[in-house]
Amino acid sequence: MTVTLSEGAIELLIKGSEVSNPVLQCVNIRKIDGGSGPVRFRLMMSDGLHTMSSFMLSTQLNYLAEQSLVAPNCVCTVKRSVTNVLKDGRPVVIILDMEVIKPADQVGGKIGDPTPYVEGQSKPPQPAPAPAPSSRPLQPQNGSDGHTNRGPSRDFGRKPMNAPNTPSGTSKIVPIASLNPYQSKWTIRARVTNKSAIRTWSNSRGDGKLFSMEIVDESGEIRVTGFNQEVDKFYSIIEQGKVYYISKGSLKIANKQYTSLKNDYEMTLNGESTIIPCEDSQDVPMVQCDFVAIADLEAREKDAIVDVIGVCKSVEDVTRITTKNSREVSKRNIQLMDMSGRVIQVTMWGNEAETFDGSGQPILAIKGARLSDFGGRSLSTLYSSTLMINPDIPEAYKLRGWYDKEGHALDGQSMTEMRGGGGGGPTNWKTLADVKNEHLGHGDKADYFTCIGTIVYMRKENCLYQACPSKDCNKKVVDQQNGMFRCEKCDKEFPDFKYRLMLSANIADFGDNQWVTCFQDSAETLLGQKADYIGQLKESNEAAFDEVFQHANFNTFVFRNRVKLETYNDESRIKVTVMEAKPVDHKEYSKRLIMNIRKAAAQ
DNA sequence: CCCCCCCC
Repeated sequence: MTVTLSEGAIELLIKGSEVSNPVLQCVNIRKIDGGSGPVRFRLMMSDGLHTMSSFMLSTQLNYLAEQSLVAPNCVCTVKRSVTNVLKDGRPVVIILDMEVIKPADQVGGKIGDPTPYVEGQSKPPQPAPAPAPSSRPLQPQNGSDGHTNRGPSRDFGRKPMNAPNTPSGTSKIVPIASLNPYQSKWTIRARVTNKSAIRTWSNSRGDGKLFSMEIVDESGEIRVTGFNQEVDKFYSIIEQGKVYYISKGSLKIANKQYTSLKNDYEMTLNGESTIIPCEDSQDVPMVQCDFVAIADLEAREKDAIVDVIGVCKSVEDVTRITTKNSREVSKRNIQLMDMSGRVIQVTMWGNEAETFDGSGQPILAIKGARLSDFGGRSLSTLYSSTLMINPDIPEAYKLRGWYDKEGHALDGQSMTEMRGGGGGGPTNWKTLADVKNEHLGHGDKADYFTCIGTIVYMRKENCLYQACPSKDCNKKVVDQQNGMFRCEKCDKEFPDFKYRLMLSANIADFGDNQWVTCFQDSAETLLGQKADYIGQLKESNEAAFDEVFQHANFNTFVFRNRVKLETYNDESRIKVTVMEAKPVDHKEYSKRLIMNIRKAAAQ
């Protein structure tokens, strides 16, 4: 494949004209010591006609240079750039987004015979040497913001270019998507889709107050934060849902850990910032969501911030819980299902939990929910989440139609696996090695875990004891050697007793093994016989008694266990007690293995 | 300059 450079693009870029995705060749690349700041890379680029060395990589693209993805001779598409003029009058083109379309090692050398660009000495494009089908015409685009090129032009030309009421009346209305740390004179016109409460902080670096908001226009969205004076100045004039002209602010790289917003940057309001309400605002869009199908949440990383939409299939009652910091908060779980037929539990908090009305199975869209691995996969809303009930968007209507027609008949397969019928929390699946590595049971409280285990040994010795025959008393009795048995707990003597099981078993999984203690019910499950029958065999038929143990060995069960560190005579050791043993549900087990494989593959 | 976001 031959590539054709966008002849003439360099002159247009230098002049700040809009150029749509020009194809340029990297001629040279040089590292510049950033002093106290980050390292910067300066590039000499060629459009086949001219070379020019005033290109800079924006710092978030430094990896392209550091990993030698951009290297001399490679051919790139410059997808987004901004042209600034330095104090001394020299122009600099900052590359905000670029794609290497032909790596350096696949390009023979310099393409064409470009000469250094000198202002005012433009030369006409060379006649094409041969038919060049991939040649792309270059057209400066009018009626746009004039600062950036960002692919297909948007509708920004439709509106007056200047904000009518801004103090800096000369400032152009630019799209949010064009904001970057390298330009400071701009005005955006954006709708506030989410406004936080005022919050205070205090840490080693100081203290203060802040609020944040999410704003959107046709081009994109961005998070805006105001601190201290800016809180006083702007908080009261901002109304969620309204549109504002916002001028000047500091842009910095966004930390994706805390936001689902599609923007590499965040804005901080500063002393130069102005915010003015905009009355004529119907054309500015509402919230933008990028919904993830519920089925796809399985493969997403824990703690990811995601947008979801689904039918609120069922609602639990609101409950009050106490947090680790002894704060009381309301909580409500709901089950959300989408057209993937999958269901996930969503937990909402505080006022949202208290006021949520799930009657009539509404469509619920959440922007910025946090994915948890609780119960496999579940979602939790954050202070920053935006909840929308029956939103006026196509996805919601589609879901409504689907649910009313067919979805309502589906049970839906849940991504959030719950233990037991009446709630009680999820299954805490562990391998036996996990139990040791994670030091389960070493805390103040006992830990509970569930594992798959195969019996590799059971102690026959002392597996039975003679217990008090009273109902609900299982205390060991003392043989009075006169035909009577005494229970200390009941303070009574009985002519008989009942056999009960207390069985020590060694169970193993693929990676480790563990001694566990089983009492009556779980021991009966393991041995496949009732305690009194085993007691009879012990008394009358030792061979049959042994046979029960032989037969039960190497069977596999699902064990739900309690684990706690116990100390006897200054010696601590982990004690695992089986709360429940049940046969392996192979269908359910396989499903979980598949889910684990998917999770592992996604990492 | 925040980034707390809860519980089973």
